[in-house]
Amino acid sequence: MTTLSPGGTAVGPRKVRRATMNDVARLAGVSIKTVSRVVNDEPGVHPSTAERVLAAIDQLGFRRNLSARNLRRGSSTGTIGLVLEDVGNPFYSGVTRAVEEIARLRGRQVISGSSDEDPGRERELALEFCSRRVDGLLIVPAGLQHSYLVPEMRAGTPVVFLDRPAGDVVADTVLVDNIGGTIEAVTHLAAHGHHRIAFLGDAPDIFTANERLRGYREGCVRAGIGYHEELVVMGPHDEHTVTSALRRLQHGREPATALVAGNNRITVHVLRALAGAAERPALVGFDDFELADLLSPPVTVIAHDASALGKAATDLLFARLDGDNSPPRRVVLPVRLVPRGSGEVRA
Amino acid sequence: MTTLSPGGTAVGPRKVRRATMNDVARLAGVSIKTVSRVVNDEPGVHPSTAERVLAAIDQLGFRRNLSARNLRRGSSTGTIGLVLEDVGNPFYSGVTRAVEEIARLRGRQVISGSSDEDPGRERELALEFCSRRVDGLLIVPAGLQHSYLVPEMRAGTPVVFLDRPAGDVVADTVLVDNIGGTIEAVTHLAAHGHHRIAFLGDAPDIFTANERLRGYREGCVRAGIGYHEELVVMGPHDEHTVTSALRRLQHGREPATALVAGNNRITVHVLRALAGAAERPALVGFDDFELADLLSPPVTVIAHDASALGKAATDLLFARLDGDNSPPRRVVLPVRLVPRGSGEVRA
DNA sequence: CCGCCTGGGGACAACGTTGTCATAGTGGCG
DNA sequence: CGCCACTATGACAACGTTGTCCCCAGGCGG
Repeated sequence: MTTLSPGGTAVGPRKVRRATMNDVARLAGVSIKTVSRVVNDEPGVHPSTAERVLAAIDQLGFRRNLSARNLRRGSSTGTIGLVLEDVGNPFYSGVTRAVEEIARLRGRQVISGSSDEDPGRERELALEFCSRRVDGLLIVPAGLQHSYLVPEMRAGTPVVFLDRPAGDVVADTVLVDNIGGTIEAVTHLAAHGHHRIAFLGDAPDIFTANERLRGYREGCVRAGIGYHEELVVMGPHDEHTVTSALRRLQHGREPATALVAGNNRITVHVLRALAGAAERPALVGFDDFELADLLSPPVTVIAHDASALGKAATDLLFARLDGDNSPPRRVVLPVRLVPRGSGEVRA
Repeated sequence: MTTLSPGGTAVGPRKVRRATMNDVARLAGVSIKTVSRVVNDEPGVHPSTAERVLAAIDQLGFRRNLSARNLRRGSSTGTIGLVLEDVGNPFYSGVTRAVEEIARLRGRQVISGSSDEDPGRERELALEFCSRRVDGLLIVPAGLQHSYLVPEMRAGTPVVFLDRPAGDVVADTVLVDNIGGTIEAVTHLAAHGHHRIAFLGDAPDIFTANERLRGYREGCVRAGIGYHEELVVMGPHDEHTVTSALRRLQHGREPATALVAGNNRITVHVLRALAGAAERPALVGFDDFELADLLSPPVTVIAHDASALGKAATDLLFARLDGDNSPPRRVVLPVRLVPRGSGEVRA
């Protein structure tokens, strides 16, 4: 790491008090209310007066204090709170982007935070956002207890849950079709002749992981290949656990010839574990990911759209802000199987 | 998309005025100041009084209004503004994550927005954040004009530029070693016998694109293979432009046998264009990306660390908030060549 | 018994803005 | 010339909180 001293227009170290409307008013020789009128484009200000005011604003570098404004107006703070699992995860950053996009169209800023799957952290973030009087809250729930939000919701802050439902509160929720997706994955593999299909899922206390497990089971039953517990490996996964799970699944008495991976992270771990392996089981991953089509073989996935998820949730939120009082809705977004090769291997 | 009506504990539609300290005080039979003392853990409140107050807070679902608090206190709003190019881009979401991490340790929330490489949008976002009186600003500059920030900086809002320097303001800046990285890429390819090495870069008005071009040029000169303008293709790129550029480069009189891609997006476009091609030029990409090691051949890259970038910038920002008055610094983070296969093809 | 100190608590102003209402000037019209 | 309508502007309170200062009761030493 190198440190250089740059050249150019420097900003003096002298720290100046920030100008207020009062300062502007004094400089322009008008009352503070007139400044307010100019700043807010209210009518009834003589053009020449407005010009003087604008000049003063420019000279002082005045910028109106939104804290004060929000306090006085009491209504909207122009912010949306977004609590997700991890902004660094491409899936959630896609969601974030979509949320930001729509918020922008509606003149709102997004404040976001990562819960890291920790219910306490989620709560802390959500309540912090409420203290900031966000206009609405979008939450990817980490736990199952959300009654702490009831006072906020009663006070008029709309809340939409994303990707997973809340535990003990009824509110708008946007999900993807986890069960349908995994059923389709299993059906697809079975149609290619596999009857020993394994499932690697995330920790079963995570809603989506559990749903996908249910879909897997249902898929097995429908395909007539039966549900075999020894083919399921749940739990928080890292590269190591996935590798050893795979070894076990592939080398038992009746080895698995196909695999369903429960989310994008697990899929990547599987790919890494299988890299260079002589015999590769057929694979379908839940969640699409970039470059899946460029791997060899290309990875077949159950795809769903992060930005669609973000958009649906944000639309729902703004509908509430626009006064929609209808009962809470649960929206389930479709998924689709994208066959690319890795899932079309014949048993 | 399916819509269902869920079951569970519903929150009545009755919208209640949000409780204030005044309401709490009335209910607890104390003065508002005492409530304030309890909420802020100030000493001098009898335990039994505090208990009554806490009960009232709980009953009313009171949550203190941070707008009012910030207004009154005048000091910190507990927020950091982050302006980047696109939260949806994995590189920037890595940066965001690192920023959030450190901000959290220092008790700050992050407000972020995407400029989409539009200077006007960047300015709008940054000034909006200033109106919200963020404690500091982290900016991935979109343009070259940042004098609009001078009043804010004078007023004491520290600003750190990320990934690219500001145009006309001297401020803390964190960059990566773009020039050194591309020099290394070219050197690496030349060492494997290539002397027709092409460069596909982003639009040349983007600082990093221009720097990397300079590095490429310097690398060519140092390697003794000379700089040939016809081997350089700059400009905003999509899959189509990359494909046709590649066709031209590979089928001229003296075809390029190796390629440097100017950023992660371009690298992906190149990979897609080359997918299934009979003869593949050697390739080194700037920016690392997930799964680069699992492609065939694995992609050699100039790697640098998004989270290190975010961390360095945020550390710098907090140093300023802690009172560091030293002259603005420019930090250049190292990059490293990660050989994986695609760049080690012999000419 | 008096003065002083201390712990607990309250009154009030102020932060920077905006909503409400009042007021001074101006020009038109009967 | 007086009245009205209208335009341009200002005075003032209020938003919800916290900092400053003040007060009261009770305990304790002299």
